[in-house]
Amino acid sequence: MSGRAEKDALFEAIALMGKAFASPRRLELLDLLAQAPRTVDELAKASEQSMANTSQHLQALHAAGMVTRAREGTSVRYALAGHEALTVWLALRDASVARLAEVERAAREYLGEDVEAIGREELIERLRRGDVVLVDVRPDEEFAAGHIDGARSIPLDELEERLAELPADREVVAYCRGPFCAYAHEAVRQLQAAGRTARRLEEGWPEWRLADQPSVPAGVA
Amino acid sequence: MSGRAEKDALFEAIALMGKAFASPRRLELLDLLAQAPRTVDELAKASEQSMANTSQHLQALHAAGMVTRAREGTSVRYALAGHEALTVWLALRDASVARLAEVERAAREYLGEDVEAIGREELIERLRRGDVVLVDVRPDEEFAAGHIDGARSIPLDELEERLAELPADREVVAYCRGPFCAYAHEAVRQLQAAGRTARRLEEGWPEWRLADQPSVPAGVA
DNA sequence: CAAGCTATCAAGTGATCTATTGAATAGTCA
DNA sequence: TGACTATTCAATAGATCACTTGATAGCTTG
Repeated sequence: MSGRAEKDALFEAIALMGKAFASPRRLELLDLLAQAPRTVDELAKASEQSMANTSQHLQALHAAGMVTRAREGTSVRYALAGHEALTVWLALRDASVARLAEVERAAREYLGEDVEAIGREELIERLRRGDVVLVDVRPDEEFAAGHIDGARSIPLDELEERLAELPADREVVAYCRGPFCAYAHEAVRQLQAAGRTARRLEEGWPEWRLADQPSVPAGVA
Repeated sequence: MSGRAEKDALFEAIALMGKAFASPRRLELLDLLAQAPRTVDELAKASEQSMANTSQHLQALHAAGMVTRAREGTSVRYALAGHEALTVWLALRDASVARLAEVERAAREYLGEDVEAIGREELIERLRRGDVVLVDVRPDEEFAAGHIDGARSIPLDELEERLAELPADREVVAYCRGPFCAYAHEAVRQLQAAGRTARRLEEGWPEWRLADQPSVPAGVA
């Protein structure tokens, strides 16, 4: 029969990955990496922490098997390790919203007033009919790293000046990093203030990709 | 625009749930609860740790929204909190097997020599044809708390003496708690030693239930 | 090959986490 | 009511973790 020592070793090994999710800083890094691979420097800036600290957390994530690293000339680019890493992160995030009132509250606090959303099924149907314009309001690099098939890129901070690019007679659907990302909310508010009909996609790029929906580049990592 | 403080609060709140997965003891408790709700006392015995320690970990899990508690006379029964908790735990477990060589190694070490397995699809087809006998080799209470529709219960430690209950002319499929559970492996070895044709189901009860397959009691929590 | 980045390492400190022990509480049963 | 059981609380020591600072190593460019 199998003994205690072996069982302990097994759970110990799994807990090594579990520890990766125990720090808010690391979760933020995971959230950023879910959009696109990035260098240490970019991640440090985006998460507003010191380079050394970022590097250490990334090494912890690497040891936990959650990210891959690749040297690129003078810098090092980190990326989420396979779909498993994304799966776990999204599962944890969704569970925390569902079960922890505090997360829900913090999310509402962060996102501001809710704007009307559209689900995946309906969007697909409307896209098929050519009925809506789909706009990716994330930064350029993230769009470049991957986006929903058929979306056009207008980063949030250019939205106001590029309003004319959007046909006035069609509804606009904006999406961004995911349900906790404020960009799409803000985009919809701006669009509505400009007299357009607009909604946000209730999910973001990582969820879309993980669901194996039509994407650019095609195919899932 | 949304600020750093709000974002920090959000990730902090999610990390509260993440911390639940950072300790091997807690993971073991989650793994046990994935089979059936249990009292503190039962959990302490099953995981071979002190009552006080078990209680504390359970409280940590409770604070993280991973388990529910219910008073039952003199004792307190804990259960996994909804399908979200199970989803996250299974996602983490699977990711750790996929990405951490050490987990895979520890699992092989614990399980002993691998025995031939059968997948979900094939089992369903064979069950439909009435071609196999499906045996649940977990302890009675776990079978009682929920099992695959059509399975019969023969706890592993009764298997040898109850061999006669199994028709000799049909293949036997054994399943237990999941891919890390040694019971089904051991059952298949015993059955083969007794001259039967036997395989193990490559998943366990929690995976089956989460996939919304025919179960008793019907319907998922 | 030297200068200038980017990333990592090493060490130190304060904070947090874990398991243990012994005491306290809630519920049951005679 | 009082004894008993199951669970939780409180206090503690040891271990681990997080973040900072200052030094080091790898790569590219002139």
